[in-house]
Amino acid sequence: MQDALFGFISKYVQLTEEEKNAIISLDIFHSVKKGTVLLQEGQKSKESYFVLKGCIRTYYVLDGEEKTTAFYTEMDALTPPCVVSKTPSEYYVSCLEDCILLISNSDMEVVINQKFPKFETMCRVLSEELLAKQRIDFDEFKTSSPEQRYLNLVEKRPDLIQRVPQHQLASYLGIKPQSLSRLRARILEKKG
Amino acid sequence: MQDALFGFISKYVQLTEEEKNAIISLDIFHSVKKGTVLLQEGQKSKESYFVLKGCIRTYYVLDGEEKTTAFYTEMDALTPPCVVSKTPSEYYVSCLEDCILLISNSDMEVVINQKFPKFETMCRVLSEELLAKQRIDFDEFKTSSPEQRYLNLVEKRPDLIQRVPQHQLASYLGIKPQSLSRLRARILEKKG
DNA sequence: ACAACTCGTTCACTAAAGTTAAGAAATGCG
DNA sequence: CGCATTTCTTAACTTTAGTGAACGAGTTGT
Repeated sequence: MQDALFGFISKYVQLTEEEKNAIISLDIFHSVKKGTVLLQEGQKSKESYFVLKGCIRTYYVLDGEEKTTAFYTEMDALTPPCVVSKTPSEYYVSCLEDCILLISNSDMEVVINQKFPKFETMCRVLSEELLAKQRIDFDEFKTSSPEQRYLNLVEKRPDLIQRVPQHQLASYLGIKPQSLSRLRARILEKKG
Repeated sequence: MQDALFGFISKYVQLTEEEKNAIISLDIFHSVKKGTVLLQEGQKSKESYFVLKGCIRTYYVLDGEEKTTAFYTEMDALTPPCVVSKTPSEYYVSCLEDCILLISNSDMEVVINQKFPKFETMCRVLSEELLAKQRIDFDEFKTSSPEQRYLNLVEKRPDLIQRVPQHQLASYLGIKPQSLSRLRARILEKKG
């Protein structure tokens, strides 16, 4: 499991054995059961998550309804906005499946960044990449219809269609569950 | 004008006079006329922009139609995804108004980051903040209707309503210009 | 001054999403 | 296993966005 992490890191910086051991000694690998709520609305947190296995989702509860806005799967990193802004969280984070997560603390990161400037460089590059990627996702979302978004999702993250409940996918696509059902039926009709 | 920049930077790191002079000597301040295209689709670029005055917009041309996806105004920073991914740009960047911009080059940033680790820290923190802010914007977009998005925009960026043409605002809101017209009429009707 | 364009609005019509409700299928739990 | 809950689908109806066309106001260029 650590190999997956160091394989990921090696795309950004080369770590020495000493540095790898420093990371391992932080004891940041965690197994988390499906359904576990990692972060609640209103809660303050300093934790960031890196998914080694499984899937976590973020969702808001608005007018008593869950609105799922993102899914994080293998090799995805999530630092909730509340960690950055140091304010109570606006949303929930929970495990959709049994997960193996790397959970880090922002205080800890400050120490690591001072000790290993390499690490800070990696975080900067990673943030910049995520920002660019998310920008493109947002732009695609804005410039396409719900149907196109769904087809785009089938194309780009087919695994989500399988592992995520429809009603969560629906809000991820910015529509109601009934509309997703209908839209899927419409697509099937067109094909056959 | 430089004061605005250093005022912004001081929120993240404290610069010495020497460091400030180093930045000024880079000669990165530019006046740009309204309508200037800073980046074209298909073009490779290493430039990032920081808006000191004016407004720039990013847009795609899809099926011959302009789709505006973002506006950057005073104290906003834009690093186009193509700069990060080192691939040809998917979109255009142009000046909506006469602008004073800080234009930096990613090669230059590498040098600066090595010389002044402080600067890299600032870039990391800034990226993390922008990522979190954009995440919230995206979530709000997903969880609201076009009408709510418009009202939200009036609330949060009232200046845009004034300085940006309607048809550009429309695609920014993910709808057609006609729908924005109608939606505005609907809102006025409800009020009075 | 005039033609050509752009921009915003309006209208009639079509298509698609929201809403409400009902029921079938799958899942979880005692 | 069987009951309850959740999840997914379908349907009828309402609301809203997309489409194509037309119009007037404002701009640009000659």
